[in-house]
Amino acid sequence: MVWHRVQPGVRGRVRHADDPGLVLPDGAHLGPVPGPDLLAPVHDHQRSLSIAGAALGGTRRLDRDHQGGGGHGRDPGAGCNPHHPVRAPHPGRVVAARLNGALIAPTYTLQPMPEYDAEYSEDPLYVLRHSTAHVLAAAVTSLYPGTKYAGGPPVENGFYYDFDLPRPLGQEDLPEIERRMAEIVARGDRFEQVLLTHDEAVQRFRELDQPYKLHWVGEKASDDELVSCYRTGDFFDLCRGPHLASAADIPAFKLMRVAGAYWLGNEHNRQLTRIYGTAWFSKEELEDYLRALAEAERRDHKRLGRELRIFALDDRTGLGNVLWLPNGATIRRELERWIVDEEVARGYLHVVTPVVGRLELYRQSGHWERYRDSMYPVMEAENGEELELRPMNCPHHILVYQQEIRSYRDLPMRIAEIGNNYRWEKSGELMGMVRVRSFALNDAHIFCTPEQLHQEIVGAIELARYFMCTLGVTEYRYRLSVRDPDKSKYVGTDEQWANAEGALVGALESLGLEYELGRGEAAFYGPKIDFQVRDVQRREFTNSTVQVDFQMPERFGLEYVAPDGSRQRPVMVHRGAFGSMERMTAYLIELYDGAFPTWLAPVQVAVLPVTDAHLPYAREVAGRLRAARVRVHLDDRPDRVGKKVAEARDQRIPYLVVVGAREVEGQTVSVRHRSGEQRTQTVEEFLARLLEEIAQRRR
RNA sequence: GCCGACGUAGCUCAGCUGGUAGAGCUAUCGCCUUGUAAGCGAUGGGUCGGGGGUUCGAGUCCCCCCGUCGGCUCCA
Repeated sequence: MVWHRVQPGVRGRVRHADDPGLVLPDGAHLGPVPGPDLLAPVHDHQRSLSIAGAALGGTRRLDRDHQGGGGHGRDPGAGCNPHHPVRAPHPGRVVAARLNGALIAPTYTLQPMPEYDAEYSEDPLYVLRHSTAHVLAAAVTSLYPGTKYAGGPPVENGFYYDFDLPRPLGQEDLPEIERRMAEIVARGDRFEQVLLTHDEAVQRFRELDQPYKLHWVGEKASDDELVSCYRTGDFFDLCRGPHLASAADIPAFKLMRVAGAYWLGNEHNRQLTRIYGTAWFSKEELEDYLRALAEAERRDHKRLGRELRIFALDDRTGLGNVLWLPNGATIRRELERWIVDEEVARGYLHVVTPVVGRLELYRQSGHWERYRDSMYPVMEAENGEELELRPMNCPHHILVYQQEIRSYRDLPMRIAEIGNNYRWEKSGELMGMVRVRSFALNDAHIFCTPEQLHQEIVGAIELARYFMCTLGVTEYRYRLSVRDPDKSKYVGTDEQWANAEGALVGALESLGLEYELGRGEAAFYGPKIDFQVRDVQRREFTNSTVQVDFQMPERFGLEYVAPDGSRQRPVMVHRGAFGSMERMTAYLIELYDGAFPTWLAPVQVAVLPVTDAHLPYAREVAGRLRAARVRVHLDDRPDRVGKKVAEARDQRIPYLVVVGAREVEGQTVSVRHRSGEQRTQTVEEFLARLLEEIAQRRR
């Protein structure tokens, strides 16, 4: 669950997926923290500041966008050219992974990751937020005696702190907590580091009756290491730091919301009350951030999806089942045509298989054993046959493979389908079109020889990159998702896993791609490369994926006939170059702010007659465009042109064609692009340019 | 599933401490005949998410469900 950002030349950092950011001290890092205490505060709007309790060698400056940034680079990998879809792999550039601060050669062995990276904690914004989290805890513990505090790290846009409270806490309690925090800030309580021996620390937290802190002291520290703690007024916390010198150095903060969070991220543990907040180096930045949140809300795919009539959710379909409205279905149809054409051009064989299978099929694949809780309830027929809505396509594609004896000459065999899958996601996990219970996966399974594996992985990555590039998706990163140390969650031998991981790393490296490590993010049957994107609210999720699998071929006894006539076992690559249609569409809605490129726009041209008198000519123009397969809307309402323009703008229609007396006279059209650009031209000129733009899938 | 917030017309929302629902947009119909960011009028539209309860009286208070949103967990 620990990701390591791998980007040579860039400050590395470790994130803990379920507790991102600065977490409680890891044993390996505990001990005396060197450096001067309590430097004088020197912060300003340039965002440099001094930090107490850490050796930073003076002040540091930070440049980052208001979204917190970090992590996502722009346009990973060069050479994006959507107009030359089938490309040769570009020359490789070997990039080493960074583990535990050391560079790892391509033939690395995976080691346990630290939870924590010192560099990470020195980021001034994170220090500010970490310190604000302490102020929050100080306020909560003073307001609600008996509170047990668990942990409170900075996170991307702020911080949180988890509490076990004597009484339930709600949103309405936040203002009072904020007031108490403001008092602490006004008083200027100092952050003082206190170093204790292990026994002293245990003693101290026993006295304070803080079982969660005792857990960390006991878990993480050994006898001969000093334990770092911080005192802020009356509040005393186990913490490695570093911190601001004083609470007075917190210029702007705000508590955002209350949520539940399980102790240690385990749903079988007690659920604690988590309070989220944000903190900034100025009131202006805080306000900018809140404005950005409001803007993100306007771009949210759930909101735009309704406003632009792209999709709808209706309880009556069962939760998490999307209704694709005509506009959305148009976008999806264009995407699918493009995907299928491109895949066929790259040697994929598209198939159509059923959305149900016998339960036995999923027993054999291993999915039933592992995922039955998130599979739809079994349908049992009168004759005892048990059918299941398929949660993924692999078993069906394996059956396609098995319809004939396959020769090495048939390999690689790339079986693809845009097929519906059904998963019984927990109700609280559903989210617009991003997390649903039925979805169409742009899925494929490549059956190949071990020797072909490398090239097939490379090809799958390049296809995904081509799709992203054409769509203008530039902000994503590659995550190599591998096993975590608890191997019981996975099937297969160590050797198989090593081979599979090696193949993925080799492909990434030959493409010169930078990646991060996703420990514990592997599928149960093998490791994978995930393409991580972020939605408009900066939440990260997986769109594309490439997975290596030695297990399914064994479970299903797959074979091919080798040149020497022997029977050999193929390797499988599972890949979703595009992710699901639902998730990708949701992502694109937000990426484009609803203004889809012309080739995808549900309505490409709106024809707006100035008065009823010009309706016949408007019909003629619309008809000529339609004849060329352009998606046209003729607005024949008796309204002002201004109003029609305003509505067309709201609908993000790329081109508005206004026709009035002048156009009828000159047999022209007045074309207004949604960017505001306007020109008068003949229908032929307009149509030619339009068709070219569509054909090239220009954005 | 768990924690928190929310749920009033198709959409966006108003409705103070309980006294049997309102606006704008949309839709329909009519007038206007319009030149690139919103012309005018009329009409229609809600068992206030559902079910219980308290009360003379519940959109408003209490309980239980359902759903949405934000987190947590999960994500083949």
